[in-house]
Amino acid sequence: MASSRTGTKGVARADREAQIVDAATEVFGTDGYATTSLETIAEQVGVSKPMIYHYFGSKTGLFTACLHHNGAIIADEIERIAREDATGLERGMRTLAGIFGILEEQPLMWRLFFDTTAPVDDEGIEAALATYTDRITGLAQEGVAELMHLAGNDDPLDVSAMVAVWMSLVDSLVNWWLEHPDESAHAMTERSARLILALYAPGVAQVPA
Amino acid sequence: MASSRTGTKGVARADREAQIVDAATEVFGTDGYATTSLETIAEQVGVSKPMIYHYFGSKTGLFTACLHHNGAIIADEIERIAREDATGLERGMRTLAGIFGILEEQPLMWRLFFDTTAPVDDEGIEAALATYTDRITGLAQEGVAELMHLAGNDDPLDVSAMVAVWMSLVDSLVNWWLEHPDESAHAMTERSARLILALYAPGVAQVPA
DNA sequence: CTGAATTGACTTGCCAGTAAGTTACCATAT
DNA sequence: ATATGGTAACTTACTGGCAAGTCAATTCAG
Repeated sequence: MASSRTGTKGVARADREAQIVDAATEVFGTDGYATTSLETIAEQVGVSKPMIYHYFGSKTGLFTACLHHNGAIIADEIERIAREDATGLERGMRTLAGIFGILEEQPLMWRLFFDTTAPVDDEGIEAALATYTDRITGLAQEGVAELMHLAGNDDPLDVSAMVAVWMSLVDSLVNWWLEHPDESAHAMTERSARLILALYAPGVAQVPA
Repeated sequence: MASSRTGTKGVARADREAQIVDAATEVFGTDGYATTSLETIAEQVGVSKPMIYHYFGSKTGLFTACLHHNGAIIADEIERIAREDATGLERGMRTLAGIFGILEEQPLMWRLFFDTTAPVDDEGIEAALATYTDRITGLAQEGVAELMHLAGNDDPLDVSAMVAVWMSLVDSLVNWWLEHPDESAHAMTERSARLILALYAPGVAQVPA
């Protein structure tokens, strides 16, 4: 038996798929969709490229699977928090804490949803992004609109810009976290609170009229 | 004379280079480094691909040229503002106004410096990014550290995270602008001021201790 | 008539995707 | 218990296309 290379290794499809999605999340999240080669992902799992094609059909198919797997996790958590009765910055802080908690295990998953190199003309990717980012952005929209209303500003364009700022604020904190992997989710939450608080210190705010 | 395709068109090197850098800034800024093909840029200038190689040597060489051209413009402006004597949020607002003014003509240039698909292992790109983003981030660092100091927070990690948030805030507003091209730089500045102001409205800030 | 501007037509290499085959697990029949 | 056949897991070795980078030739300006 000359140590044959081919043939099953006895790993069930569901298990392999999970392994592949996990590895793909990491590699896509690190290198971005465009510059990632499936060979890299296959190698990391310890499997050959055709295995991926067999299970996911295409590169876009694999990426879509990653979006669904991780998007559901994130969106569910944010929705759960939105159902609590917090408003204004308090709601924002709780959402941040929830996101950090989710991402503690695999922060890279966040990047999938902001990967500008992913082909949006693909059906599956388009649908998945529509589902999850719309769900997430929708909740952000709700929270921000409420906050702006408290401030007496109901201008839809202002709200829209503020949503963009909010989303990118979360993004920047997650990316900062990725560069400081020793931080716990809890530490990140407290740090974020300190940053917000700094804006309210005397001498900081002298905004022109 | 069977309408020959080759031969000079009488455009001086300096002029062509400027045209190419302008077009490249637009295409790189829109599609990102990785997914951009030089053929696209050449086509847009109305010139052939070897022309680009002749003048810039390589794809990374062209990208580097774009970084230098646009980076100098942005960094100079931000440095100019930093020399004015404003502090706290006031300084931040002036910087924003300056950036919007610079970007009014070509907002896409901003994206070059945050293109995660650009090959950082390239000498020229690495050097250019080091020069300009360090210059820009350095000034941000200075302003943010000062703001945080006013708030009694001198924790270097907090400052570092706040710099990331600030940079990303600018980024998000520029990207929002790109999706709303009708807005003038002045309108963007005023909008940004309104967004900040909203945070100071009663009822908004109830941050947990 | 020299040199700079310019291009068509190549080569090269990488990577998505495919074809065709190999091995092991597992159910059922004897 | 043990043979046996079907199917699911798995791989090597290819094809095809696109985009980076090159070469040799061509034409116009001064």
